[in-house]
Amino acid sequence: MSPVRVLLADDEHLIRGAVAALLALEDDILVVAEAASGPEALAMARAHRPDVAVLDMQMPGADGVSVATALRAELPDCKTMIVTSHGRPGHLKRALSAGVRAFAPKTVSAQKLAEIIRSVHAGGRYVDPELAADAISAGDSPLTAREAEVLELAADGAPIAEIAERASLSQGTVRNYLSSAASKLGAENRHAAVRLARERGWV
Amino acid sequence: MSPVRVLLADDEHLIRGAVAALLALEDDILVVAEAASGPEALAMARAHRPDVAVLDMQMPGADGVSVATALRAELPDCKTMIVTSHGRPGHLKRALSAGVRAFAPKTVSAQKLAEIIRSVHAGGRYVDPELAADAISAGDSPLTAREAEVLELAADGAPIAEIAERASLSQGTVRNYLSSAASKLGAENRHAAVRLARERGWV
DNA sequence: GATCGCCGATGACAAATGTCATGGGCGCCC
DNA sequence: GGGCGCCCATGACATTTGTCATCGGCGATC
Repeated sequence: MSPVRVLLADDEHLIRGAVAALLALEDDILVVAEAASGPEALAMARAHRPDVAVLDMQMPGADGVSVATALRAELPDCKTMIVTSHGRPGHLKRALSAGVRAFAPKTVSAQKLAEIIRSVHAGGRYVDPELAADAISAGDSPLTAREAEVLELAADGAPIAEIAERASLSQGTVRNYLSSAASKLGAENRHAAVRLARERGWV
Repeated sequence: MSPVRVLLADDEHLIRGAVAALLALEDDILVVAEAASGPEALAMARAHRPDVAVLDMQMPGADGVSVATALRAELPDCKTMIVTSHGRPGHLKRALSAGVRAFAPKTVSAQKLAEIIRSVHAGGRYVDPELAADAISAGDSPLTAREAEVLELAADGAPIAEIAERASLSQGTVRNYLSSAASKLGAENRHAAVRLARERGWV
């Protein structure tokens, strides 16, 4: 039986190299390409057409979910999975709706990772139990599309005027959206709201 | 010549295991203990008395710098080094003043990491060039002690009233400190100031 | 001993923000 | 067709926040 051809994408060279080395010990898994950024991951995937793409969540250029979305369109046969340091519930949802087949935190062992890769290659799915529990308890985002969008623009502490300009909305509208978002999240002001939404992965 | 005895502390099992495996290939380096949290790192260090402790910056319980500080007091012969994902300039400074001998991002290769470990063991020091440049260009924190303290309390978006209460200060005083901090940082408001201070590692 | 900077406070004022009511337009679904 | 929810806007209002001047106390430093 031919080995599973794997693409490894992670911006942390130490980790990428180390994981590659560990996976090399498994004789049914073959790391055919490595990448250190989102765009590079896409390029390597096009060039090497791996069976499974193991993507880090946070990478320069494009995050894991974006890459997964692009891969799904370009290389439907390539199965994607996400490995991440900080597993926020919303990320899991976004990933799953992007067609990602597995989602695991970096606290898993290499042994487990190898198992997951095999399982994904065989058509299976995997979600870390703890992250799944978090996602379920966190529930769905109560925010409407614009509320989330405006909240995101407010993320860096910008004043309303700037947010309004960047969103091409009137200042009053922006304040209404932020107010409604903060109230839905139970936050005292938009900044606390941003923090809460971030924690739950809704932005 | 006896091998360098190393303690590896990182909460991400995947990374810790993988790095341990790679270091095991170097015949002059011996990983004698692993830990997944700050307190555990301390306990393992006491038990195994390693030559070099390789610490992750962000760990549950206590961060790398705290552990390094404690180790310096308890086991002066044990040299410490920090490996981190996100190298903020302030972290580097804090680490160096805590007596840490080396500071590197996780983007280094395992080969390089092994070199650094050897160098540290031999009494040398190492600081990633890019991080060093960042630290120098970021300069020293212009904030006074109280300014930084109040800014930290403002970090989660709490209203002034709550900050004042938690800091046992009057609201007016809190506003003065925040105003002065924001002005020093060139921020439009305290929330943006918090973000900037975080980026520079000053909080 | 004078000066300087940090700490803490107060008061006043201006600007930014949060809140609410209200309106019209749009698409969806019963 | 009539409701319903979302989108976008406006205006008014209260509250919060930012800014500034000013004050006193304290420790360091020249």
